[in-house]
Amino acid sequence: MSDLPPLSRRERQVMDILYESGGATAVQIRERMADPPTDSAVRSILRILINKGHLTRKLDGPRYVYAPKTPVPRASRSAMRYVLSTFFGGSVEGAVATLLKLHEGDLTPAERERIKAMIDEAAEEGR
Amino acid sequence: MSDLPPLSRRERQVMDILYESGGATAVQIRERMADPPTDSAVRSILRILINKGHLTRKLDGPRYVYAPKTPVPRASRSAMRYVLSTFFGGSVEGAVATLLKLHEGDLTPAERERIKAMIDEAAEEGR
DNA sequence: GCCGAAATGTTGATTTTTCAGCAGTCTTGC
DNA sequence: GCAAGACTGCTGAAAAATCAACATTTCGGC
Repeated sequence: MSDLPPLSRRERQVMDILYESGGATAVQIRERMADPPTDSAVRSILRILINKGHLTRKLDGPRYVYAPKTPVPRASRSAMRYVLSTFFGGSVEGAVATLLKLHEGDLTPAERERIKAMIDEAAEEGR
Repeated sequence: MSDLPPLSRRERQVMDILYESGGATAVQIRERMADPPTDSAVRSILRILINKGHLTRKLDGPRYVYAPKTPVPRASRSAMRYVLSTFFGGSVEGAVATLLKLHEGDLTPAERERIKAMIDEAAEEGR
């Protein structure tokens, strides 16, 4: 469905910031960029991203707030699907394993229980 | 530690193919590329990737086999960490949830059990 | 209304990426 | 050993991305 033109380096950097924050102004975006260019350079990138159809923006008082056009949940699924197929050969088990190892012990008992419950639920719905 | 220069669009495409396959020849890489350029163009990208330190290659009989320099497990963790922080605000629970929904019902009972076991193990090791 | 400050937009130059053409080298089969 | 085909490396040109200087517009206070 959504076959937008691919992203360049800076463009991806900006998109990532917006996915993480949900939305931001040009100045906020620049503040979060690693090795940030001029303010006007940031605006050039934003303009290109809008032309390509990756971004929308709306006026919030005196300034624009930029946000990803594809809603975050959909982008999240897409990103996860990419990692799953690229690095884990589609193995959900393998993906969950490294996910857990990333934050060993950071899970509260309650979280652990909820995750296990989700696994069972997924099995139910799938049949 | 490993702060290699960032990847351009085509470069990332090639790296993804190599992460997925573990290693491939120039021709194989080209076959897997979406909208593939000339054979010599692919080789240009490969040369650049080697210069940047992202790839290694070794002779396998009459031709080179290219492979990512950073081992796949490490790259996998890095990719997962990126998705986790960019799209899920660091919430392992959220990440696992969309992971499960991607393949609803595809998990065998055995897989489900193993994953739940991993969750408990992770909790043990973390303390 | 007027002024300064802040935000935005436009343009064109520099740099990087992308790519194909061509030449050289090695393999294989005969 | 030699010809055909496959593989590789190099070079330079075309396209895209990146960026900063400058112009324009908008907002808020006075």
